[in-house]
Amino acid sequence: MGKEPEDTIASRISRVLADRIVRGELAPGARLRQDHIAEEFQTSHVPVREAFRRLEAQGLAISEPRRGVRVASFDLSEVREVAEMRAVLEVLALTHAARHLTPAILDAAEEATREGDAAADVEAWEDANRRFHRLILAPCGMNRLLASIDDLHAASARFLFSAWQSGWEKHTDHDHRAILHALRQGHADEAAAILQKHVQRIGRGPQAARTGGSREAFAIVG
Amino acid sequence: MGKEPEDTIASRISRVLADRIVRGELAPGARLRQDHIAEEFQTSHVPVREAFRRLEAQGLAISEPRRGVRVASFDLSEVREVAEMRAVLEVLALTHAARHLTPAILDAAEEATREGDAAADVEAWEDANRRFHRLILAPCGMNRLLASIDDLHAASARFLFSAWQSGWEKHTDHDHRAILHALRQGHADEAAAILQKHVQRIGRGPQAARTGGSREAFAIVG
DNA sequence: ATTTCCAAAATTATAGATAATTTTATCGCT
DNA sequence: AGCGATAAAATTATCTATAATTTTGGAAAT
Repeated sequence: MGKEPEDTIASRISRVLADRIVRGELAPGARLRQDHIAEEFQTSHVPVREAFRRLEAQGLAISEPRRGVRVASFDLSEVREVAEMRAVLEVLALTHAARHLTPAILDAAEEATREGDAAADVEAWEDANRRFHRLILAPCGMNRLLASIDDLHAASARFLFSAWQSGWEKHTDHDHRAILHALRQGHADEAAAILQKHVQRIGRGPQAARTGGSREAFAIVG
Repeated sequence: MGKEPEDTIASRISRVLADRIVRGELAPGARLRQDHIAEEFQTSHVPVREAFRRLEAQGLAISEPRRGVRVASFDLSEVREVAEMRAVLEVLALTHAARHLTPAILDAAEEATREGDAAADVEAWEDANRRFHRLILAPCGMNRLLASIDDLHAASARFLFSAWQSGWEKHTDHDHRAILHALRQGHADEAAAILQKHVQRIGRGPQAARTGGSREAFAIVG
């Protein structure tokens, strides 16, 4: 029991690096040096290079031939782009998932919403939020679609952590509750409409508010 | 002049393999043996492994740890899934591209449509069709979105080649012309609506028609 | 004849070594 | 001092070699 989905060294490295990039431990533009990373993970650089290809495909890193790999940078326009892609893809997924949703799933999603409302920091909120979305979308059973949405969620989380490095405050998520309410009543298209707007809600982080916009810090907050 | 976008061996291998998979030269489920491929490309297997990661991310191959890489298989439900993803993502792209479209671009797109109508085989038609879609969508300037659409187009082409291994017949593409007409009149949302239905048009290939459905052969024909 | 087990072959995954390229630092020149 | 050329260092990309795992083939036993 407890078997990993992928037990190759390359996949482990790519997961850890993706996590660091998303959390902001690795800043945009930072160089990813294969020998250093190989040393840290006690391996050779071959699996490190494979991990790089994965990060590249996820849009978390960019690779210039013979000049190395860097953490991808992003700006407000990419935040918008990801929000809009999430909007259409999550609506598509929910449309198909709706008829497979059970009361048990909706209860679990409501529990995730409660955990999100009670979250003390951004990390905890993000975790609960992602769980909510995954719970109500996974039953669509469309693997390619779900994989794309997952990558977009990683990008969203990255923007979020970048904007809210500190200063998180609790709040009640009315959208999630409205979505669940509509789904419980069997109004799938109403739920989808709320979800569509929900995901495109872009918030201004405390960073931008304090520094007066020297470096804009916006993020998807759904 | 004539500079390649990526001049690394791994990227070249991944392009060639992707092309073979899409064209059906490599059948679904076929094993991709790294040493054999390395020998063919006169390299070691290290860049081959990197190419595999790329193909995996594109959904063209699947890798089982310690058991090798195989060409991804697909069924009718995945054809539908790709069609629906293309529908929502291409509509999103067109919505943003519309205000950047110039008469020159629309003329080029019309030329691509004419080439598609005149195409003697599936390969030529697919090439022209993809060019049409790329031309009208690229001006949206959203790179992540365009990259996703490109991957989906590769999957579409794969389904198409699988269904129409032979027996292609010319036909006039009314959807493309209607889309261009609407765009020329400035009716972006009407164009988007046609595009949305256009991309979800799924055709029955001559294979399925002849063999009586022993192996279903359906494909997106837009 | 069929199944089970074991050994050989093939293949994957990783490590270590080498060549080629880019970056960084130093020195001389104006 | 500032600029440019050149040498040294660091880093990337690849190849060759080795360890570990899986598949294949065949022989023995039922």
